[in-house]
Amino acid sequence: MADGPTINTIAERAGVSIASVSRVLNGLPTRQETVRKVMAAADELGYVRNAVARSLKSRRTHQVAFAMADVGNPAYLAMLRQIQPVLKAAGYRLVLHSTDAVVADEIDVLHSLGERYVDGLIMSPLRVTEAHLQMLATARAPVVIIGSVPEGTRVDNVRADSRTGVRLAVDHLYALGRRRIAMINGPLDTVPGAARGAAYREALRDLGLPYDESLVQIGDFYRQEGAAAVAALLARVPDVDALMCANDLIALGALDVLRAAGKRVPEDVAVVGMDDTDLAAASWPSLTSVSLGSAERGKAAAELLLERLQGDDGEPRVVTVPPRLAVRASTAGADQGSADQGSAGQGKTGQGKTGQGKTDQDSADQGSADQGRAGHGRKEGGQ
Amino acid sequence: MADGPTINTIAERAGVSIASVSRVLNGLPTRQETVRKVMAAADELGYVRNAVARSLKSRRTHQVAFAMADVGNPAYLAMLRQIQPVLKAAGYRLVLHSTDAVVADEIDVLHSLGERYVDGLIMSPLRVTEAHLQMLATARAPVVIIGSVPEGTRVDNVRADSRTGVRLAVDHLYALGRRRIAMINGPLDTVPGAARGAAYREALRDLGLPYDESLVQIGDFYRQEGAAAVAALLARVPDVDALMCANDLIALGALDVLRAAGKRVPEDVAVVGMDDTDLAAASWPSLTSVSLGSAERGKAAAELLLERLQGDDGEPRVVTVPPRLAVRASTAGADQGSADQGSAGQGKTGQGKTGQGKTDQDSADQGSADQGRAGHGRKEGGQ
DNA sequence: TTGTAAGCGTTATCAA
DNA sequence: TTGATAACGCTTACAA
Repeated sequence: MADGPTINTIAERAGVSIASVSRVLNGLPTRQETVRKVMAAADELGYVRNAVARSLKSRRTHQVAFAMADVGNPAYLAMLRQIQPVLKAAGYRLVLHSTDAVVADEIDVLHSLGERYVDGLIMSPLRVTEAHLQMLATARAPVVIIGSVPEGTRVDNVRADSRTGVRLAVDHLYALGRRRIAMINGPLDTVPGAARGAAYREALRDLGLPYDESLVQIGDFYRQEGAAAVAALLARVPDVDALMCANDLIALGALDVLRAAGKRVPEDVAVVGMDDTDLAAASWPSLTSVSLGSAERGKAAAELLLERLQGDDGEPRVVTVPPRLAVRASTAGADQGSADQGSAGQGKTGQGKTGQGKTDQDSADQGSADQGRAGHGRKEGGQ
Repeated sequence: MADGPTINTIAERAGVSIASVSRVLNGLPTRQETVRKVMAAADELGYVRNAVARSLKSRRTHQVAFAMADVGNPAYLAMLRQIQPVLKAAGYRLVLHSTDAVVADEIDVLHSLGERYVDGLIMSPLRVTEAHLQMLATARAPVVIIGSVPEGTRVDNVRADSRTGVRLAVDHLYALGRRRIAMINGPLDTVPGAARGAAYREALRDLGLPYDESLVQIGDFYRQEGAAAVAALLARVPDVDALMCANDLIALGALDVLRAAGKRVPEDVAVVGMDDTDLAAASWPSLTSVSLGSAERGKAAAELLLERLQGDDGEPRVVTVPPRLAVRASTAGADQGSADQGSAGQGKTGQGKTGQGKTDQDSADQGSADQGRAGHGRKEGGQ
């Protein structure tokens, strides 16, 4: 941890000026002999360029921030998974912020752009407030927003299309012959809650199905609450034959309750979740789920930002990532296994999981597994 | 994106020297009138301190790096989840590196410490090579290693105890009356594979059970491979009554195969996984799993590092986090539901999800309910 | 080809 | 209480 050498140290050691050292280090034309001396000195001293000083001079940090609402949320993690390698490949470091979905925190991050510790920012806000818009307008570095922003906002943004997503699911259920399709939603005063609720209504209308209030049950976006909501619904409408759940957790809760109630899935009741998290493939029966393309959105956002960092200052762009339906056992019936059986959306999955795709979770958890292929046995567990 | 104002801009505007501006900004004793003028100017111009310049001067970046092997791995994510808030609370930013378990990349990160873009580093290497040890010895900033390092290595480290973990599981199965306990492991040339295999053997011995090679099946740490391994085992030993799986994915594969084979879980065969990932709680039947305390390890590592950053330069410390058995339906039998039914370790759930968790993504999964037990890793103090 | 010197935006010392 | 001024470690005119 000794104080590292600087170009001054090297210059002295090599008997040249700091300018020469800098030139050598940057590969600028220099006499061979000088190059040799400098390199030798640098090697011996274990010299490493100070990134902070370089940044101060160059006004570039080679860092990009990603502000996610919640480090614990699989959807954001899916974004992170894609963003990280893209940035890394372009020579950028990733600074991670977790705003806990608190608006003030998000504003803070936007404000801190003025500190110039990053060259740009990718942010995925829960909802976009007036304060957000103001900060965005005066942001001191390029920003890409993952999520929708009001028409006319001058900022790059990458959005999902949950309306189409819900429609894919409802159409799928309809195609399977289901006619009493219930909606288990989260609170309507949330952005997704509202959007999904409306999309459900719309999808039914377009299919010529009546909108039946008794088929709509509001709970919250968690497993317990989802279960409770489904229990309530079941008590009210025993002959419901399909559940459109506003996210995967709700759907898992639904599976719990249906099982307890002796209903077969999908024979008696088909179930669809949303977000297509790892949990969907892991559950049993495996869960048909609508992917809103978190991974793709993350990748697109990173790419947009990189273009900005490379100097593109054209008009703000909007990228919309299409949803995709991952059909699994909870609606398909046939193969009760776990693998995806196809997808309604655009063919190709795009990025999907990373690795060479062992199992569907893939890298999901090499768990500790990973810890070390090839490892020769250094002991793991302590003591 | 206009070039932000600097203290020079402010000084001019306020009609004072940059020194005065700096003083005001840092709350050093200054005449009221001057303070007023400076603040006014700063406000009007929307001044924000330049973090890079401050870092250059102060030799502190207020950034800490976390080098994880794989952004996609739940075990590392659990660490990240704990590390992030601890650092944030202490005023540090988090720089994320994903090394893809490539040794060269890890060495690189260690080397880059010389660039001084962070004040410290938390690293969770797959395995610790000679190269690691050398870099660690000359690291230019404090480092905390998550994982075991060779005896005598002068570096803080936080380790899991998979040996005790396996034992908890085997003991549990034994207590349930199971006597034909099979081990479904990953490759033995991996650190965890070797450790878990040995621990299994040892646990049996201590219980007075014979070590029966036909009860051991090696596959890989993924669902498909786990399923294949279990199928092979089942063909060989039809009356096996318990499966100790080396991770959760393998265990999920086991559930698939058992179901297909018409075996009831846990009545006919009890199943235990390892790592206690989100998937364990989501599966059906929910999976009893051994947590190796990823979350706690992350937290402990962050805390250790913070102490170093605050100047503690005592002897290197080793913290060992105890494993914990999360008992669920795949062994408990009683409640087939999804909730944890208890745990060998500490009670209470601790942090859990943040925010009001509305939206969609939101906290997609609390699934991991337990992720954040209070975790008291006992410190063992510097050897 | 090389060295001197002027910044990059702060903080901190030292006189005044 | 304040203002010059010298660093921090590097890059880059500009001279030599």
